[in-house]
Amino acid sequence: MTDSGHDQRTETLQGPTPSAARDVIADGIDRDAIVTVYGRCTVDYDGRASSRLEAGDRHVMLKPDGAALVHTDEGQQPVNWQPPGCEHEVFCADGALVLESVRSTPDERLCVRFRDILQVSAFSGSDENDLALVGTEEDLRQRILEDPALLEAEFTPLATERDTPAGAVDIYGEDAAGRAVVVELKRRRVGPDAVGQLRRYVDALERDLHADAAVRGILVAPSVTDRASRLLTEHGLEFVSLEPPDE
Amino acid sequence: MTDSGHDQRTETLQGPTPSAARDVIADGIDRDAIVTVYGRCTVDYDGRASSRLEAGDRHVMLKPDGAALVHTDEGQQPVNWQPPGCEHEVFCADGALVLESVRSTPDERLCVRFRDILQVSAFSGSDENDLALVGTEEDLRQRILEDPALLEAEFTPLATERDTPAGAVDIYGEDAAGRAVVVELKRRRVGPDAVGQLRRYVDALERDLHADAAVRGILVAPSVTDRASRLLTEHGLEFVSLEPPDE
DNA sequence: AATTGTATGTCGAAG
DNA sequence: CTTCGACGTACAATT
Repeated sequence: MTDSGHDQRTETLQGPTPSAARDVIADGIDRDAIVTVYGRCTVDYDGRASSRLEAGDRHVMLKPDGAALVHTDEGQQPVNWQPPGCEHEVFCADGALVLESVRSTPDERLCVRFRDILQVSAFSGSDENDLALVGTEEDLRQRILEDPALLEAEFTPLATERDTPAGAVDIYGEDAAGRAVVVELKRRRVGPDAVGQLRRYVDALERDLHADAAVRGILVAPSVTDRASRLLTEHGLEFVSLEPPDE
Repeated sequence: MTDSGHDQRTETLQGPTPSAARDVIADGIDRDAIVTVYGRCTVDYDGRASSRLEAGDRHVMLKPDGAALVHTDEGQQPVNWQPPGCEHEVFCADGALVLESVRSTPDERLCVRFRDILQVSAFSGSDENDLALVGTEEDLRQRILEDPALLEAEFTPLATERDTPAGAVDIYGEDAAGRAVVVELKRRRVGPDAVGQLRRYVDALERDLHADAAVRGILVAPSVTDRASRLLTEHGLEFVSLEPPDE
């Protein structure tokens, strides 16, 4: 029933007894392996909300950082989960295998009870490399700082992350006429929330500078929704269409 | 090397050749199984953004609905993924196993190339049961409709989901003095975005009713952040602390 | 630990 | 199909 990978980096049981499964899982957790269990189970969650999932075949993954994931055959999201930082426990109760992942602040508990275990695996690997991602809001900011004319002719950036009572402004600068400009960046199409954010920055800055001249607010994004567009007009704010660089 | 589960619901290979892995994976995709591959791989993504992940040991899951997930040993979120609706492909190139998941609108491609395959599995199961979740915003609304006094004495609900130009209001009603009241519900602690939403509803309704009397806006949530609290005061809005029912 | 803002957010419902 | 708001959002940065 036991089958070890060619270099001991995997340990797998097919159709094991609950106690055999428990031993491999406990050892896997101990060795900081990724543990997976596939089989027929019920799932209970209690914490910020509560849920119950009746019996069905699911794939459960326990990570060494304390995360737990319960996946069905549908959806990108797990049907139940637990964030990193949990304590995983495994035991047998009434002859059934039980997995529990618990955390505090807030108190949350995830409990998976198997009535049928089809397969158990423990994967011990290593992964030193981080994800390199491009096309983010930071990339968009770089693009504008390198070529401020993209925003408008004679725009001059003066600061990034400039602090205001309403939070930090993405880009702060002045236009050809020397008026203060607040720029809010979004890497994708935006809704009303971004307009509200920009509005608060502009208000805060006008109070901060206690100047008579109005502060201009410019929202930079690939596009805006209709409702957001109307809000922009209502609040006297502007919009410039720009996308993050391709690479 | 091959090991079938006791009732053919699982098929697993340990340390297979790329072509043997390809055959099991292709068959699993064909049979609408959940397919998992664990091994040393590089991952490339290109679509809304772009990313590259250099070689490391990861767990890849392909779901029959078209979702793809690449998990490292850390985090609740996959390091790379593809949403449901993709087409999975598997093939060998230069003697290496390659998985590709592609979709359109938007065009996105995820490509995983294995230089070492430690284990391949295909899980054919069934899951008829849906998740039963309690403690949601809907539960909070029910609670208030059943006992409006929780909000304030002599509050009378008149409608739920009442339409305004700014969107649908959670609960619309009137107070002891007959003034219109807009109630915005949040199941957990809220920030400035919720205040902006409520403010837009109140504005829209005041215009809609073209009445002289101001419309009251009440935010109902377990608690608010500092900044949101200040915004509420600024905008003449109110706050009532209420939590969703426990069960 | 609490707060804030971003996300390849994901998801579901409605137009 | 797009648009919109909710989510046990997760996550990182910052206080």
